[in-house]
Amino acid sequence: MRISARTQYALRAATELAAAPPGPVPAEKIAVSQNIPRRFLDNILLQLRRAGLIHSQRGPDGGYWLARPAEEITLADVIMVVEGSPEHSRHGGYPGVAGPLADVWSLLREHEETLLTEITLAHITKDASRRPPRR
Amino acid sequence: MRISARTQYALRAATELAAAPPGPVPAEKIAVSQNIPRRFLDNILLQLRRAGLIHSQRGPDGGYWLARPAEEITLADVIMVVEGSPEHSRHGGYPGVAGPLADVWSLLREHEETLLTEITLAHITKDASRRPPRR
DNA sequence: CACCTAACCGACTTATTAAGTAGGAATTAG
DNA sequence: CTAATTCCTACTTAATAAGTCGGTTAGGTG
Repeated sequence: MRISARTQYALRAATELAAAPPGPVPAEKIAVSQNIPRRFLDNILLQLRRAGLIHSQRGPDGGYWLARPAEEITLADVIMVVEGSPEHSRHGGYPGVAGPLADVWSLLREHEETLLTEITLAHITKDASRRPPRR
Repeated sequence: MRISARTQYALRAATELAAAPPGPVPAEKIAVSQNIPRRFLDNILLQLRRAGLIHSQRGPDGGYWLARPAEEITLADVIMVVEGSPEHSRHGGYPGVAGPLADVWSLLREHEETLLTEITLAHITKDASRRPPRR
């Protein structure tokens, strides 16, 4: 299970926003506290904003903040933005005896999706070691 | 959840061996029936052999066969060989509030490992839509 | 208005990994 | 000997990830 740096950065940045007191948080601050390359982060935040996940404000005392309460933003929400559409990878329909392998990928993908859709940014800032609701 | 072509090829090849009647199966046959680039497959089979997962025989009527019964080779066995050691990816210990994110990756990795360790080649050749034992 | 801060933007470069190829050498059956 | 088939290293190419650059635009403050 591979998770790109970009995805991790996005999640960490979002978490940072979720944990911050109300009001704009400048990218610079996030970059420093999460140790993320500044320019790269700009890039990512821009993408999150375009997707409507966060809002922004320019100028002095500007920055970013979550568009919705942290309880209503799931990890999957963030991931889908930065990784793009699932793009239905082609492990559907292997030849002959290998056919059933595809079912295994489905199972895995399904579980992953379920989990990431259940966990919100609020869960993370609170404490992710505590499991998410109803499993 | 990304699965490399190499990994998929390895699994499909192994499945092919599991499904074949006893005796050596030439690489060429696997390449054709699973539609895998021949040279690349050679490469992969070599790796599986070196890891002791399959045996081989050269010369006419040579080929490959499983080193152990299909019931005793899990998907994880095959995957670990071709993907190399897990290499403990560095999503351990994020700064500050993002720390708990690591727990999520752990959960996912754990589940994935569990599932892949439960499913054997025999399950695949039999029918993977039927779930593996005790979940 | 001047000036500073910080977001905005597309294109570009570099590093890493994946995917596949090449060219043979070594074995073994017949 | 010959043909089949594995064995082996190294190489090339394609794709993706990661990060950089050079600015532009908007907003607040004195």
